[in-house]
Amino acid sequence: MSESKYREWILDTIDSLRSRKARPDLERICRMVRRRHGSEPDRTCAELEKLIQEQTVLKVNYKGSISYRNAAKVQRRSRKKDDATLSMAARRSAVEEASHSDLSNGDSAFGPVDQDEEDLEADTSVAMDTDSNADEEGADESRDGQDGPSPGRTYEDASVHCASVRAVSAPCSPSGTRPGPGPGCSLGSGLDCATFQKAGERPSSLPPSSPRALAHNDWADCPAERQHPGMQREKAAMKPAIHSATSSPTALKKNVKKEDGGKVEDRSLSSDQLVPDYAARLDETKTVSDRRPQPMSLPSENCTFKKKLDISSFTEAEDSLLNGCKGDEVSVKKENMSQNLLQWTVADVASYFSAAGFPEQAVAFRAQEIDGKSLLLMQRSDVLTGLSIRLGPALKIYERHVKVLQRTHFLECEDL
DNA sequence: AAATGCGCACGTT
DNA sequence: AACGTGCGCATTT
Repeated sequence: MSESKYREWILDTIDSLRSRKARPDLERICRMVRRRHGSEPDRTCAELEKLIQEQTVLKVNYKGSISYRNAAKVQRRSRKKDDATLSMAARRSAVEEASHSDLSNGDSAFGPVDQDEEDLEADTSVAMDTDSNADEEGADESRDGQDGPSPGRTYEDASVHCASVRAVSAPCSPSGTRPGPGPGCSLGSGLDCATFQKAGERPSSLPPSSPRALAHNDWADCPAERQHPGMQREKAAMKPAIHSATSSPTALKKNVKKEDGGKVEDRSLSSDQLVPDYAARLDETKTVSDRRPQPMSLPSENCTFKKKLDISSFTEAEDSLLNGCKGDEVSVKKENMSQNLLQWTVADVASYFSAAGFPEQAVAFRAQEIDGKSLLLMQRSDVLTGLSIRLGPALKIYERHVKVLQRTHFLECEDL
């Protein structure tokens, strides 16, 4: 409960700041929430982190500083040709929110994920970073290495950079969870968050993490870690390095086959400058090891396969089906997926859809308390009319995600 | 002093 | 040209 309350407060605050033309940064958000509702900054910060993980709120680096965006109001640019239509439809459906009027935007500042998954085609390198400077502000420790204001940052390493940069993103954790410094979330700490982006400006791509991981990890513990759930398309982000480390070979494969062909660099996704914390986590070196730890909160076993799930299942299974491939190796991973699907929590489902590019609709899934099991039971009509979401996105969600996940799940069951 | 309002320059589509 | 963003400064509470 409090959770949703905070979601509303924070989202309203971000909207208010935006309408006032003030940067919605951590300090202002915390201050306004405290003033309006009496919540302490630390708590607000923690809740904000949580929302970031769920992608209800997007953390972006805009013009050198961190900003937060109401994901529901962000409209990703119409990415490609045909999407225009779709996007329109999708665009303003504000599910519950409110609504102001401005959502569309494009600033580079955010670009959340794209919605269409399928078209990743082209982009190989998407890097769009908007601002050039990424600076950093306070990032004390975080900034290490290279960054500097050097103008010449290249994108390529972004991935690397990011990693290095921060591990800290979790600025606010109340308890000071992880990183030593743990300033707590005081407003000041907000800086941490920012840190990383400077690295490359480019946002690193989205991580492939699993939805549940995110969800679970109570931000409380480790806050910032990754923020977003497994999203499909963005696999690119993870470069090989990671996978290897990670353990899920499968994931790699996919990437490899699809994009990696050559370089991989990291294309990061589309997002412009999302500032994913998780990025940090990808440290190169430890990447591997690090990444998984996070999910500590999960039930033990899940962790393991959870990961697989994320990447592989989402991506692969889904993609393959979508694309029509038969997916050989896919089958393997599928197993996990089906099982996992049953274990998805409401937060996992919401994270999945947010990551899939439907943040606004993800809210509706959450509102209806759709967890993995419920998702498996959903029928077309449920998705189109039961969630009160716009028809355009609903159709895409059903055809591309719900149906695919269900099919994959049941196919596996049969096999098993 | 803090919260707001908002013109205007910037960077994107 | 149209828009989102947010700085910097004016105004209100």
